[in-house]
Amino acid sequence: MAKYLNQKPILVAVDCIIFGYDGEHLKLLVIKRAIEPIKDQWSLMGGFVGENEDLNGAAKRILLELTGLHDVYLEQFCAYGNPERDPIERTISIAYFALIDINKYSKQINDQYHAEWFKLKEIPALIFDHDEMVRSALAKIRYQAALHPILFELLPKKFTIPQLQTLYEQVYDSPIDNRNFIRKITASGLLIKQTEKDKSSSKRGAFYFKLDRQKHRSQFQSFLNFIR
Amino acid sequence: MAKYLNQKPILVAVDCIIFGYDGEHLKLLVIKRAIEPIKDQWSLMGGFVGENEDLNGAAKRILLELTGLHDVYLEQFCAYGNPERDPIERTISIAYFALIDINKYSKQINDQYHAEWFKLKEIPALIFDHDEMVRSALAKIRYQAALHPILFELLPKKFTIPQLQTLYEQVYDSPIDNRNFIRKITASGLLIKQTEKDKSSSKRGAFYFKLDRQKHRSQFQSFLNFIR
DNA sequence: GCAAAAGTGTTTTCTATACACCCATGT
DNA sequence: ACATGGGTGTATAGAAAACACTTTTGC
Repeated sequence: MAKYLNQKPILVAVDCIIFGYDGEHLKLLVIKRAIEPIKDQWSLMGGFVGENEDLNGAAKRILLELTGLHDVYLEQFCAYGNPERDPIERTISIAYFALIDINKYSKQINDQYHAEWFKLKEIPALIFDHDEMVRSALAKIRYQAALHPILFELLPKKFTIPQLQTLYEQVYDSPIDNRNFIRKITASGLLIKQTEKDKSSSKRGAFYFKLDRQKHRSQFQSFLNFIR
Repeated sequence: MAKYLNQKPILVAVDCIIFGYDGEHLKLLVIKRAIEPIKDQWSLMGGFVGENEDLNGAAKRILLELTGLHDVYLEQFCAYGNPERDPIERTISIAYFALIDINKYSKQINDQYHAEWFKLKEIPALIFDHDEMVRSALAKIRYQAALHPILFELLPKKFTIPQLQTLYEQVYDSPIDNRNFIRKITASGLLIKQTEKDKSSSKRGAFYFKLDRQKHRSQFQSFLNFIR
């Protein structure tokens, strides 16, 4: 087969910016590199794209290796290609953000990576351009979440309105009026009220809701304006 | 310097989806490949990322080669990495869309590429996954233009409201009420009315406007909702 | 005088926002 | 009985949408 001549191939990596929410705080999952080079520094979870792998496939694989999770919400948001970004060897990186239900994550599955969750305001310095990736992943999530119902991906199947509201407040780092919030959320028709309550965080208890998966899919592209 | 071992590098290309507007129709610029392999087929303008070049730099260079233009609005929107996407050799491609003032473009500058403008509904089949790139570039532009004032990039320095409205109608492929359109546009405060008129398209003539570059920059991130 | 495109206002509906109190329950 | 978090309604202001006629002027 013919080949392109005189072109220099480049290493291609995928990095995952993994967000989780524990019902109280929005958190980022990072790993401490256990191997040289640059051992013991905090880093995003990443890896090289394999020979017969597409980009999404590589991102899924990497996420599976770290978290043990399939079927995670993953979105490609930027390619980084500064020639100096990785001092070891020229590498371009395709960045994905992932939104996972933190309750499904179990550390044990892959503690070979020394993964750790950090609250957004307590993230340590990361290698390479990973700090910038985190900043722009967060900006992208704010942008997307203002228009599309993506934050449900961070919640368990059953969740309460106060949990959901706190999540939005975390993402936008600002308080939300809860009457207006409930009005918008219920107007969206995306939630199905359950009969059980979560009594873990108050005496009265808060009703559980489930996401209406069908409506969620069909309304995903319509702009929702949850936040302004 | 230490290197990553056992990793297979991949060719990295940039492809530009170049949109232009002639005051009447939104158009796409494509080239007829003059060289083997796959000679004489329609293609987007692309090229490989150089050894000391970042991704935006490569996109700018490629755009300059084809159009002779600097300072073009360019936005990276997706990386394509299917292992089969380029049958000649494994290549990943970082796709950018460009919005250019078609009046500034002059064919002569680089007719080595046999470039040609096509109306959106008359685009020929393109090689590789370029058809898909065009589709998603257009979707991205619709998305962006609904929220940010990017379509001015397609217009000359002085333009008329009817031209602007026709542009929006082309992008969204749907008619817009011109009283409501003018209200929104003037409310945005982005336009500065000129004293001259464009008499080329009507007897009465339409006033020229200029973009208020300062406001344009400062309001870029605020969501404008030009279209719903 | 007429054809062709530019420009102009009003009404109605909907959506966003601001705001404060009662409810249910475990201790 | 009281402390804690959950849940509820209304009034106002602003934005979007629907809608049709008059103006200018070159021919």
